[in-house]
Amino acid sequence: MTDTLTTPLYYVNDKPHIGSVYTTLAVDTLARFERLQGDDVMFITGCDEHGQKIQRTAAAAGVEPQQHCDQISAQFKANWKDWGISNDRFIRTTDPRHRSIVEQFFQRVEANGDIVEGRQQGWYCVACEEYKDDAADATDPICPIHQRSLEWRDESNLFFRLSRYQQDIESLIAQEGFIRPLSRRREVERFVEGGLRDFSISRLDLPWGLPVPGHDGHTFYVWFDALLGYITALLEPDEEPDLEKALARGWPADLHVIGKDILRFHAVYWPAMCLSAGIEPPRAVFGHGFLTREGQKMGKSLGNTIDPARLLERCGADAVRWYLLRDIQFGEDGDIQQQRLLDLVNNDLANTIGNLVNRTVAMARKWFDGVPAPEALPDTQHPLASAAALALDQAPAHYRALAFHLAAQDALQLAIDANGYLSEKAPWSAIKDPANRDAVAMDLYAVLETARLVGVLLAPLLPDLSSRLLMQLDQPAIDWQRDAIWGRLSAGVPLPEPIPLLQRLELEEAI
RNA sequence: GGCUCGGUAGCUCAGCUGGUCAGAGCACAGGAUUCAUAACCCUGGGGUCGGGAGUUCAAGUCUCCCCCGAGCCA
Repeated sequence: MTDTLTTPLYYVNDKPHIGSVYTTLAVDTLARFERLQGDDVMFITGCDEHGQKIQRTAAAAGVEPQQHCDQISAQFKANWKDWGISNDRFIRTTDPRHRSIVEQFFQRVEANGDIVEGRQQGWYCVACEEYKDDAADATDPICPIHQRSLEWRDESNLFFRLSRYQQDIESLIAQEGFIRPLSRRREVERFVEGGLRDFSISRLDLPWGLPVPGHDGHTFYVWFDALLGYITALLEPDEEPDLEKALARGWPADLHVIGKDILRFHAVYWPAMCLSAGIEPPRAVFGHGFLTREGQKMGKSLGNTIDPARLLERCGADAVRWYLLRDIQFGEDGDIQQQRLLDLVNNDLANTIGNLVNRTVAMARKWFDGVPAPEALPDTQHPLASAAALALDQAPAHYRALAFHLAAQDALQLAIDANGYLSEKAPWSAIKDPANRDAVAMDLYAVLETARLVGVLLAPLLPDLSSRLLMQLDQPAIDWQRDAIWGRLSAGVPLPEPIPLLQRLELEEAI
C-alpha cells in the first residue's frame, strides 16, 4: 500500500519563493516520518507550466514559453536538491506523457456527459487566470488581487458540469479529516452550500496550453491540466502514459498539502473531476497558513521577500526546518522573525540538544572511553526511560497529524529532561569518588541513550542534524520500529571525539 | 460588501463542552554550577485575556455590536 503525498505543482511564473519551500519542507518531513515507520511512500512535487500568464511572462523575457519553463522548473528542481528534499517524483505538466494522461482523463469525463459547450463573457484577470464578476459595463476594472487591468473576454468555452456533483462533494467534505485543519472546513462548506456552478475548463486562442481533443482551437484551462499532474507523476520514469497504469501506482493520493488560498480547487473542483472520470477522489487535503515577515506581508512591491537560496546558504537546512516547523503551527499563519529564528535555533538546537550530546559524549569518553557498560543497564523504570517512552508514544501521532510543532516539542522536552537529569546527578562531582563509578556509568548510559532517542525522534524533521547526532553515538538509525526503543544503545563501545552538532548562528545583516 | 479564521505577558503561542485559566517557551533580571558550543540547572518580575454591551451565582471561555489582521467570494 503506497502513501501518496503531494505538494502543489508550483507555477513557473517565477523562481521558488519561501512559501513553496515551507510547503515542501512540511511534506518532506511527513514523507520521511512515514518511511521511517516502514510505509511505502510516493512523495510528489513538480511544476505547473501552462497558461496565458506563462506565455506572457516568457514573451516579456523574449524567450519561447518552453524555454522559460525549462529554466524555471530547473531552478525548482535544483532548489529541492539543495534543500535535501526527498521527493520521489518531480512532474512537469509540459512532460509529453502528461498530455496523454490529460486526454484520457478528459475523454472519460466527456463520455460521462460532463462536458458542455457554453459561452463565457466577462472581465478576465490573466494573473489569476480567472473570470471576475465585475459588471459588463464597467470601465477599466482592476483585479483586486493583482491591481492590474482586467481584459474583456467573450468566447465559447467548454464547461465541466460541476453542478451535478453537489451531493457528492457535500458528503465528501463532511467526512472527518478530508479537509484539514478543521478550521478551514467551514469556509469550503459555505462555498459549496451556495450551490456549485459549472466551470470553464478551456480557453480559445491560447497557444500555450494542451489542446482539447476533438475541440479545435480549445486548450485546457491551466487548473484542469495542472491537477492531473498528480496522476501523471505516478507513472514510473519512462513508463508509457496509460491512465489506468498511473492510477494503479498509488492513487488515490492520501494527502494533498497546499496553501490555504487554493483549498477550493483541491477540495471541490478536483474531487468532482475525479468522480466524473470514475476515479476515486483524494483522501485528504491539508491547507496550511501563510507566512509573513516581521509582521508584514511579503511581496515584491514591498521589497521584503525572503530569498530561499540565500536563507539556506546563511542558516542551513536544519535551522530553517526547525524554525519554520517548530515555531509555527502547521495550518495557522505564521510570522518569520529573524531574531526569533536565531534565538530558537541557538537555544534549542545548539544549546539544549547539541550541547547535551557534546557534554555527555565528552564525559563518557573521559571516564569510560566510550559508552559506559554499568553492571546493570538502566531499565524502563528509569526516569529518563519514562520520559523517552512518553515522547516516543506521542511523537508519531503528532507527525501523522502534521502537528510538527508538537513533534518538535516532544524531542526537545526529552533533551531538556536529560539536561535536568545531569544537573541533578552531577556526574562530574560523583566521579571523584571511585565508589560511585558504577552509578555514574549508569547515569551516563541513560543520558546517552536519551540523546540517541532525541536523534531518532528528530529524524523526519531534521534529517541532517539527526544523522550527525546518531553518528556521534555510533548508532545510525535506519528503522524507527527497531530503533525507537529504549535500551538499544550498545554498551561498552568506543565513541568518536564529539563535534558540535550545530554552530550557533550569527547573522549580522538581514536575511 | 458577504463568508471563514485569528486578535491572551515585550515576542511566538497553550487554554476542549463557562467555575485553581490567568499559563508555557523566548527575551529580561538574580542565583547555582563547571562535564560541555560563555553551554546546562534553579528562581523571579510582568497581562483589567482587541473594545463595548449582555446572559449567568460565575466568562479569554456563551450572545450581540464595533475595531484590527489574514484568506476566500462578491
